[in-house]
Amino acid sequence: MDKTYSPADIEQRWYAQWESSGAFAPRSDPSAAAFCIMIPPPNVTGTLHMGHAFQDTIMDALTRYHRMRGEATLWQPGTDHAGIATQMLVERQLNSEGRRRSDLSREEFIERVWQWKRQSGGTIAQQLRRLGASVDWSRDRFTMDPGLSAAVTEVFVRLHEEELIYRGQRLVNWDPVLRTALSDLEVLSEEESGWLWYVRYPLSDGTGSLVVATTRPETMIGDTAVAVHPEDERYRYALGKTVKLPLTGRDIPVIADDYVDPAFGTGCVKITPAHDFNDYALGLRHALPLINVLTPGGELNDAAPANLRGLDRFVARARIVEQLTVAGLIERIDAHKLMVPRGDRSGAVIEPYLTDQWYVRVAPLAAPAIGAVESGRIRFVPANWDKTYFQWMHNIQDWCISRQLWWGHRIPAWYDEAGNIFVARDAAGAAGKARAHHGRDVALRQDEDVLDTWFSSALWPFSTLGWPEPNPALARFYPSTVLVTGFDIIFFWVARMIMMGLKFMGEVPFREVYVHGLIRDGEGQKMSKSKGNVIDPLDIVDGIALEPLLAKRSAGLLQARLAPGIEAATRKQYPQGIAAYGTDALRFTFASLATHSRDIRFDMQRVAGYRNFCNKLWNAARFVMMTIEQSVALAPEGPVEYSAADRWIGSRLGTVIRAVDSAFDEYRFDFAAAALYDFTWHEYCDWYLELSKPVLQEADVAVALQRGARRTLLAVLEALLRALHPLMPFITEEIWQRVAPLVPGAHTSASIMLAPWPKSEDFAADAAAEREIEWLKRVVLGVRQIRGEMDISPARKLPLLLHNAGPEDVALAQRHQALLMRLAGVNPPQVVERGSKPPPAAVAIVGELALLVPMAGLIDPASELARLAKKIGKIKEEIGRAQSKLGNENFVRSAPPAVVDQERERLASFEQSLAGLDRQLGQVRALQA
RNA sequence: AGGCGCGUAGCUCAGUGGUAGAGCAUCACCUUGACAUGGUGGUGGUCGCUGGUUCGAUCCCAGUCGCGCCUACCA
Repeated sequence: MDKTYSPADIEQRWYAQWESSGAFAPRSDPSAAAFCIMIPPPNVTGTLHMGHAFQDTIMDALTRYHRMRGEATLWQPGTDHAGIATQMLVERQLNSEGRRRSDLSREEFIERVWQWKRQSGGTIAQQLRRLGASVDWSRDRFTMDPGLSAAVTEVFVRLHEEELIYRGQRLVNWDPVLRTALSDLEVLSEEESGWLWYVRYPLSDGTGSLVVATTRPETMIGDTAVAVHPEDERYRYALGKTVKLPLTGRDIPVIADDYVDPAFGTGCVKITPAHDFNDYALGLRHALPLINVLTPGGELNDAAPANLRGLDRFVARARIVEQLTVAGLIERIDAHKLMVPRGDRSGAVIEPYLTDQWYVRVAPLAAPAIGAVESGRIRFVPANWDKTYFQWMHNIQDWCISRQLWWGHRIPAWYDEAGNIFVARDAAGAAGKARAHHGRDVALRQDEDVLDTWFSSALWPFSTLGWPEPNPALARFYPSTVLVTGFDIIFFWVARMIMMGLKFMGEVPFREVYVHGLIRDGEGQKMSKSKGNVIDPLDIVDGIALEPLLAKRSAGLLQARLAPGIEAATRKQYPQGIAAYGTDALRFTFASLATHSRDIRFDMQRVAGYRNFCNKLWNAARFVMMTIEQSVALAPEGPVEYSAADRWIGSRLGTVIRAVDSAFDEYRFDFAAAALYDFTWHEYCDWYLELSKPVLQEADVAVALQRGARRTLLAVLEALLRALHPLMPFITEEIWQRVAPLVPGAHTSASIMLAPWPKSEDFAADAAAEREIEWLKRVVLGVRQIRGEMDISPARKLPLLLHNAGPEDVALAQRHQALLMRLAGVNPPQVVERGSKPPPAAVAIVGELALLVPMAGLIDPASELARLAKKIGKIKEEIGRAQSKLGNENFVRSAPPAVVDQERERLASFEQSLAGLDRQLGQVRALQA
């Protein structure tokens, strides 16, 4: 093995081997439990970002864990057609060629998108492979595959038959740039600075005027009433009258409605039912006419006076304010903060707009979906997310599913000349329905619109498994075991999958929803192109020099003026670029960051730390391999004896395996990572390897003990590799291939990923061995502490006296003399007879035992005095606290006896230490005097 | 307006009704035979603040300050 761990050399090889061996497909054993995760399908033409890498690491760890436990695991891969995002991207490509979408026919444009999909669609799959994702590629799916498209049609038709899908004319969120309707979820409102204009509307009868306050003067062309609160005395006189709408001269009524807040503005509201959701509702109550004043592109239409027609709504706004000012109708203009709705893709200001759209009637679907979570058939982890889910589900609105786009699933509805609608699975079916309706064949045209991308995503848990055709995979893997997702798409996706799954499969789509946090940068900022803080996960794996990193971050910036700032920040944060840390280090980092909190700050230094961890593991394995070779030559197989250290490390490993099991159970990947890290580094490497060295490297040790150490070194390493494998698949495979053949019975599978998950029962708990090694560690640490604090060279062998030693101490010191000498760097320890007076010495206390390092020629009495004083001070504090606690009658009476006993023991142990330290203090003082 | 979350070591974060932890950073010593991507030892915390419950609160409860997110929304 090479001296230094270099991930690039080992990570490339293994994935191809795993994939070609078919190891990712679920095992066929019918008695194996099914375990299934559906990947949240990324955008087919997208690239992997940190969020994906994080999420995929978690899913892969779960999948590998359950696979090793013998379950039939399916991690279902696939991609999403991402309607709006993909269409926009291809349109932008066209624009850069000086063409527009309208220059192409619909068929040509769609072909162009498919081309782009073929060209870039494999990127994310390749990136997933680099991460080690053990998805079953043979089942790869795309939301616009024929099968999945058939599922979409089937669901649409069935929901329509049940009148859970309907077509209706109402106000929708309209994106004037993309010229399509959007669902409520695709609209993001943010507070922006604007103005509140106070506009005077003269009463038609000339007796005065009303002043309305508005943030949108341009829509006044479409006003069909002015509303006041029914109790508002100020305007009672005006009820029943009409006002003359400025600029148009139309007379519109003054009406009363509770909706109006008399305290806001003037208490008079202009009502524009065609361009405001509240006004629309009010208009329905009062049977007001709707006047649409906008074109689909957001310009004023023919309803506007000639001099305003064709102007963009914001240009028109300025023009109208100008005209009103000239006419003396602007009373006042106040600065005003308001929430501005914008399209999540285009960023355009969204207009409430009156159109015909398709809707899903959600309430009947939501009720059972709420019940599924209430009854515990679906469990959120962490549990609190169910509150978010409930809140949304209880207030859910009908879902607008039609989009005026070309890229997506075409809506399976056909119209005849008269506008009758025929929904069917295909054109022939529609023709048949039309024939039945008319008694003859009629010409039909299909609806031009496509469905919201999330409509097909909602079917993902069963459409990927071949629904509506019954088949074994569907029966075996639906419902899936767990959904791993971010909280940002609970409404978009999770809720809708639950509704559709219950509706069409009669069963929840997954048993648990593990909601992970969102990866942010080191400052807690969301990673985004425009902030220039995006990190490509593969740049952490492969490394990237500063210049290419700068180029990457400034390329394709929509706002070029941000580039200098981004460059400066990047230079500062990554002056050397990013080192190549490898996939395993990145994955382990993600696991360790997977706490149950909402925001996760990504920290590159942490990756470096886990790269070091990989190196540690690598070198530990290297040591084991080298040692074994030498040792086998010296001591061939034969009778075996296990030392306390051997039994101790096995016992510890058993505990760690249990900890990792429960961590996976609770989706606490941070706990799993921490337990494995701590065991590997601080128990196996720091202690066990060191404890094994004297046994294996020194000549006068019993051969049977050498065999025991050898076997233990190997067995623990081999099991540890298996335990680490779900988090770090590559390095564990690489090492395991060398180690497992040396462990009897271990190398029964071709790959570690198919090897069984380590069982804690195979590593027996051994309390006696743990106590014994604990004693040894404390003695070694005591001596090391003296050495460290007294600044004694590690090379210097120290004399060690054992004072006040009990029989147990003496026996242990005897038995572990070689280990003590090696690990603590001491000469053979000498027991000081009880009652006899030891020489002046630096001291460390282990129970009643005092470890003495004679000071003569080694230690300056003054510094030992200072050291003792400090330790005594600390212990006295503890004693004081314990005494006052035990002196409190209420504590002794009310606290559980175990707690009281424990406190007594603590006090006794402190007092023991204090006695030992005090004795030495006296000695050293005497020496000084 | 409603809902949710966060505040613990210099930084990033775990955690528990009874001894406050990790990683990184930092300081000192050490190139000893797996590993300097390392070893050994140390420094560092009134657990945001105020009350309450309790024998005992960093943890539970109430309030308060600060920060963040989500949903809805008054033109």
